[in-house]
Amino acid sequence: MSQESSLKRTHYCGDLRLSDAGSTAQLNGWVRRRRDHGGVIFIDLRDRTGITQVVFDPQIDEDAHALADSVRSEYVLNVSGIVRERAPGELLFNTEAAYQSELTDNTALSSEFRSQFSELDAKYTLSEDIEICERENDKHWLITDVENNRTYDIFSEENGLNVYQGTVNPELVTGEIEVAVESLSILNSAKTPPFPVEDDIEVSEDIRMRYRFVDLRRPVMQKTLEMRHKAALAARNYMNEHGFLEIETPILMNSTPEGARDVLVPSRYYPGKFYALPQSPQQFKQILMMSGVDRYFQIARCFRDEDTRADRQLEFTQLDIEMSFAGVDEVLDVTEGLMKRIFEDAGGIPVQTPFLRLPYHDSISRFGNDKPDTRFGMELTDLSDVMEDCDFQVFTRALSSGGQVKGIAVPGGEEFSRKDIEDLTDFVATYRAKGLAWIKITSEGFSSGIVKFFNPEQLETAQERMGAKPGDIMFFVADRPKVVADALGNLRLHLGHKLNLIDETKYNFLWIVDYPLFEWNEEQNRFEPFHHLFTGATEETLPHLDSDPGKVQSQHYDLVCNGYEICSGSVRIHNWDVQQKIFDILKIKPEEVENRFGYFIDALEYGTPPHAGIAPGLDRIVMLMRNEENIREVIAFPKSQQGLCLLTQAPSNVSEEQLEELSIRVDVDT
RNA sequence: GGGCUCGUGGCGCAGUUGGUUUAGCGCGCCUGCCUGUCACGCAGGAGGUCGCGGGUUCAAGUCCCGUCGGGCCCGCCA
Repeated sequence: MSQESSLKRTHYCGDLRLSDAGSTAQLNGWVRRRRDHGGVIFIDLRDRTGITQVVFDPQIDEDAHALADSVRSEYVLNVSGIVRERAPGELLFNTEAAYQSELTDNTALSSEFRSQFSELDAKYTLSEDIEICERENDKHWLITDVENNRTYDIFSEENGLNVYQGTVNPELVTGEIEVAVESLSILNSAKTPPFPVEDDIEVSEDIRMRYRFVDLRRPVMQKTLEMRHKAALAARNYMNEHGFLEIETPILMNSTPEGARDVLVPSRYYPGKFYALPQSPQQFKQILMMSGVDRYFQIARCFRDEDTRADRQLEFTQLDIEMSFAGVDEVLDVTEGLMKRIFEDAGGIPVQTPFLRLPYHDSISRFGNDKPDTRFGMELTDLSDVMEDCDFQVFTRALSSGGQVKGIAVPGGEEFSRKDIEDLTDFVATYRAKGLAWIKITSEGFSSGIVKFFNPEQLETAQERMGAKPGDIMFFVADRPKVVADALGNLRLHLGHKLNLIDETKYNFLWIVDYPLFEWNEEQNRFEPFHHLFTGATEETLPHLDSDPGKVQSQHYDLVCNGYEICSGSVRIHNWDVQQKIFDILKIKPEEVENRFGYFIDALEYGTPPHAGIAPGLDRIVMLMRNEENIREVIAFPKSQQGLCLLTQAPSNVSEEQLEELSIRVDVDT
């Protein structure tokens, strides 16, 4: 066989159906498993699209059968042969034709009929989950026992009904057919893979990453890659339809000291100077608005040299968007449509728009953070006023020093043991809570070591406000507002997961709006931008800029889904006066402004249209659609938590010559 | 920068208060047999510097210190 004909392919491994029976097919794929019965060899051939069983029978082709003997897992094959219906296996039993009506009418099988299966052998006992499919009118039926994953062929013949063992594999979409191989060509052999190429494997992540090329062959991973592609494609199409131009911005740009640590790239022409990789194309996309582009988008790789988390990578992808002559409503509107398109087209997940808008302060007070998971209740309740006069010093002391007392009611928490509560106390301690007060509500009333510090009215008001019922436990944290929010917000999430209060099929989108423009930095005794320097303020609160900057609300918005921030954006400042004031409030000196943002300020004065933008995070969106809890699962070649690529070993040492060219001296032993 | 946790044949794990000669088990792998399997079956077999370095001890997979690597988190991430 020539090389050319052995690469030919008529179908993918997920393509063939019963309707193809009788035709010839030629497939390429990897060997998922080989089952050698001595006389006949079955191979499950796998590619991106699925699996087809191919059969090697010496009676069909002796050479192909002999060659198949040497085939092992993950060998790369080309096979050609006849597609055929999977024939019935051995005759199991014969029975009266009377049962035919149950088959023809597609009714439930009678217990008499069923008992004949189990009498034959316990392994043939039929489950309740049965599908009957009529293959030929009044002649041939295929029964599928879905639960036990078995099939039976039943033929109506002169002697009654003959029941044969079925050879259809109900787990495969191609399970009704197989390819009887007439010609095999082994395109490549393979070492035994370090782990099986199939879903639901138990392998540590570092092994998967080292052999990512094997890992990515697994059907779940292929599905993720495909969904990610579809998400990007849906986004491109949607943006195009709405008049956005896709424009690339530089990867090598200036370092900006704000925000995250930059990833730096040394310059060869300018020894001692560095480019930085973009944390986001923020300044360039605004410059594009000043350039009259009107509507821009980009699928942009962003880099932030900060420690990673389960939902954070060193490099990640944003659908970067900016539009001129637009305010909050326009951006939110476009983004809602985009989310709907991506989730529906790529993920098959229906999305209801418009999304709810929740003010930042409400989110903090109800959920303890600005990315609430609203798929379950257990919201935080403020009890500061109730506890003001109680005798529990932990509470009163926190309150008198400007703190809060808040609580959550945990359904069924009466069951919690001393150890459970101790573990939860340790849990909130990671958020600097000094303790976790609790009161159980039993059928006899309030139960806890601290009940004595409260009068009945205080306890009852607390219970009523938190909506706690008998059988619940109430948890309280008293501390600075930030600690209370962190501790209870995370406790809420932790218990929500632990107690299975979350409906995993739900997708709860909501906007967080009305953020403050500035945040007061205690240590440095000055304001800091809550988001970035170019975020605009709302018109109503703009007058506070001079008198009380802390009161100014920004036109920033975040889109949150199921506890993840998936988009972040704002209306930008488009005039120099306001921008100047922001710099003043932040105490950035004019020389510094000139040095760092000179070109930007300059551009601002040359006719900048009002503009606004947003940046949806592609990785997290795909993560949500795939129901994954780890961002590495949706990135083809992710880095480990320590920033290593376990496949390529990056980062690595470079030669002395390279360093010399860049005028770089390395100060560590390598 | 810090906390927790894991590291034992290719993979997943067990290995007790340090002490039984040859460090077990399952899967995978190899050889043979097997014509309807799809987690095929049956019989036999190979495969281990217990992450690495140092220490304590008569004796270390097991205890201590350091180090490397994986994971989760705090800080950080405008």
